[in-house]
Amino acid sequence: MRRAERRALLLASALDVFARKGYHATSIADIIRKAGVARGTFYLYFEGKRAVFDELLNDLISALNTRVKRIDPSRGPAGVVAQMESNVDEVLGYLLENRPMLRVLLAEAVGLDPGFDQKLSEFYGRLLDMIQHAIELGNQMKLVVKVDTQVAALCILGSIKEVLYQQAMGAELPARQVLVNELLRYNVRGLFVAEVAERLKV
Amino acid sequence: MRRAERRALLLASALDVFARKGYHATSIADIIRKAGVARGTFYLYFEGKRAVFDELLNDLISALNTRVKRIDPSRGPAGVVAQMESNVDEVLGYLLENRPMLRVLLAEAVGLDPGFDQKLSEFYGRLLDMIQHAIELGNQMKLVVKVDTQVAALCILGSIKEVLYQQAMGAELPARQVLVNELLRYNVRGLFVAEVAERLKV
Amino acid sequence: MRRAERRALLLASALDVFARKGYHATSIADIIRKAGVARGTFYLYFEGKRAVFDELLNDLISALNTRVKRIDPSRGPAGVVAQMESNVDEVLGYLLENRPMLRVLLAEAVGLDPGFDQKLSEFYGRLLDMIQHAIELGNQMKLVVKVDTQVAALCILGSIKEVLYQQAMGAELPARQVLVNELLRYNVRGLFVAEVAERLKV
Amino acid sequence: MRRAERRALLLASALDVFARKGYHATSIADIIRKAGVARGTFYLYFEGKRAVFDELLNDLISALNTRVKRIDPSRGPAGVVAQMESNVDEVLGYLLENRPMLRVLLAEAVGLDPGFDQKLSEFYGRLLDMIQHAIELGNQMKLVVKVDTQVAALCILGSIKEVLYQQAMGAELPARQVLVNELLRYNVRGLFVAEVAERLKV
DNA sequence: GATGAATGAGGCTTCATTCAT
DNA sequence: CATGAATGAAGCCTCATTCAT
Repeated sequence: MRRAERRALLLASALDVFARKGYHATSIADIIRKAGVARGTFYLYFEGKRAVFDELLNDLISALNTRVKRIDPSRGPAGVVAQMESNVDEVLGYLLENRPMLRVLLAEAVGLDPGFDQKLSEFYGRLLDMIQHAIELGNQMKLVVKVDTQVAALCILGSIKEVLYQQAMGAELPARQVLVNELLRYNVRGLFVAEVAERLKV
Repeated sequence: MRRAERRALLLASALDVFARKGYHATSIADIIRKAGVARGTFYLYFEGKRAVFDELLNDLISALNTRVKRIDPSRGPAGVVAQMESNVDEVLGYLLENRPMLRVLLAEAVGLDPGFDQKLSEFYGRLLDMIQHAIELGNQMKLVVKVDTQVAALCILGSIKEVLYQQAMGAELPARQVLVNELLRYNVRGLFVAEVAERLKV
Repeated sequence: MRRAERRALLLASALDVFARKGYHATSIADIIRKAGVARGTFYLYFEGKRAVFDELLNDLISALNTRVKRIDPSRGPAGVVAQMESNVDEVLGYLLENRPMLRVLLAEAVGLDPGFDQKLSEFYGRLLDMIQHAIELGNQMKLVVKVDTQVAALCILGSIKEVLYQQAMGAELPARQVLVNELLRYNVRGLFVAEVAERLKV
Repeated sequence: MRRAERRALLLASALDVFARKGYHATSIADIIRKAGVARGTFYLYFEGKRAVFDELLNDLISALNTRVKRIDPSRGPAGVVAQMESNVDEVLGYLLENRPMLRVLLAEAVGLDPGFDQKLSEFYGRLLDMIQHAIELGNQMKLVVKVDTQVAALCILGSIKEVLYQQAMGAELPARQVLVNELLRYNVRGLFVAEVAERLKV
């Protein structure tokens, strides 16, 4: 077995155990048992438990970063919505097919330690910047109403994260296509009938 | 010092340390040092580390449960919105003034272990039921458009949680009143100008 | 058992094992087995293996430092010789009755690591300074012939250390009184008959 | 590269690392890195870490054994002193030009384990026998005063070892020629002016 | 009740040695 | 012969929990 394969095997085993037992409850013993290698072998490839987890998280964040594209406004209103949909669809698609990754991102990596919190903060910070930027664009294009863009970006991110979090926690949710549609609809139009909302001056 | 005071002192000390260092990085030594009591004393009041955390989380969840009221539709559309606002305001108000609690709820308790995950799931499940119920009511009152109520409830919950999560992580956000207004506006009207959204058929 | 007694028990156990098995071959398990305490107890009193050894060596060096007195020349030639004898006698007396200490000093602590080498160097450096000083005094009093005082001090120290080293290694040597006498005689008069040495111009 | 060269390369690399880091702090990784060979290769030439060190020590002891000659009394008093000088000079010469060996002999090999202690004991035992034999000869020739020959031999050996030990530890000492002269002078005449020593009856 | 010394299970990491290629 | 990935025994240390005073 080549070096890269061994590494991948260990990463996969670690991901699996982390997702099932959580970071702290996972011991090196669990990982190597699952991978079927000796204790020392693990340390041939990783500095320790933290380092494997770190690598998993980095890989996950990279995968997501490549799946989220900046909104290009030049294609008009319909294009913007299509791009929003594409981003949401890509992220949900990737994470719903990598449940262990999903769980690591939304449950295990949260509040682990200052280092990981920092890493997550940077990742979410980048996403929030992109969302905020898109909202501002929409605003210039007269697509989007006047809002506090920072809070609005949080709302969008939060709605997506919560859908995924519930999935990670095992809730039974509609199919991915429905989730994407609803998320989009929700973020674009809100909940209330337009005229009612108008009348209520909310 | 009376029994109840000791207990409260230990709980407060534990909350403080848990919020700063996280559950696993917190040792009994940290808690008793902060409280100024002996090691054995801690075990006179609590079964162990898990039990203190459990109690803190229970208290927090109770506090939040009493602050969230079921929507009463009898007071008409404006009343519904006012009740929504009140709920959001209460929750934000409580948590923003109890930062350690906020951190425990949104960072430390997440992914801790199956037991706590279960507890969180139940709590969020109750909230989601209430939100979903409110959406259905709104739908019957012709206030709310036709949506997948389960996903919509997730979106609402997620938008609120994310705002709080960023606060817990130290982000600089607008004042509470702005947050409440924006959250409400967002959930009620969505982002897009009504006519645009209409035209785009989203 | 009081704190100080526990500590002393652990130190004594450690000394015994170090002397029998050597520093590296000694495990914490050996020390606590001998002391009859649990693993964690050891760490209540010492930071680790190195720390116990360090303390043993410090204690030993202190004990020896208090037993070696600077030579006071005011009491004349006979007094100087008496003081030399007293110093040698004290050191031999202490170490021959503390065989484990003897072994630690002359075998186990040698070449252990830079930190311990440094500590030994300082100790021997202090001794050598005192010896060198004494030789210079003797020279001024016309008791001692003209020599390289640094090398002469090394010779004196070396002769004493070697006698002790062989004891530590289990050699069968004469009684302490004989050792002291011979060491003194040797360092004062050398080996050769005076006239012969004179004639040979060595 | 031929087999013998590889072996020599490994021995030289090991000697270097042992002298710098000490036996226990030296890992096989250090040795093979220095030698530029693979891990398995090391074990083609030596049974293990202990075996290399053992061979180094054996070589060193052999080298010293060939450099120390038994005293031949037939050449008279001056001849005896000349032979003593020659022995000391050879040993100092060899070791001062092989600092790593010096360090291995006087620091690293001391107190390593019973096996090595035994080997050192035998080596020093042989030297002591030779020295003792020489003293007895000197005594018969009326060159040497009446002494406990065993202790006297220890003094001689100790004085030489201490000079070398301080060198190994990095002390700044006079040039080799001075060291040899002083050692000889010291062992032959002692420290005190002859008449003074006589008067003091030491 | 309160104390804090003692416990020992649990998990981490290193590194000398082996062995399939 | 040479290689270097794999092994696993050995030892270290922490910390939640207990219990005698």
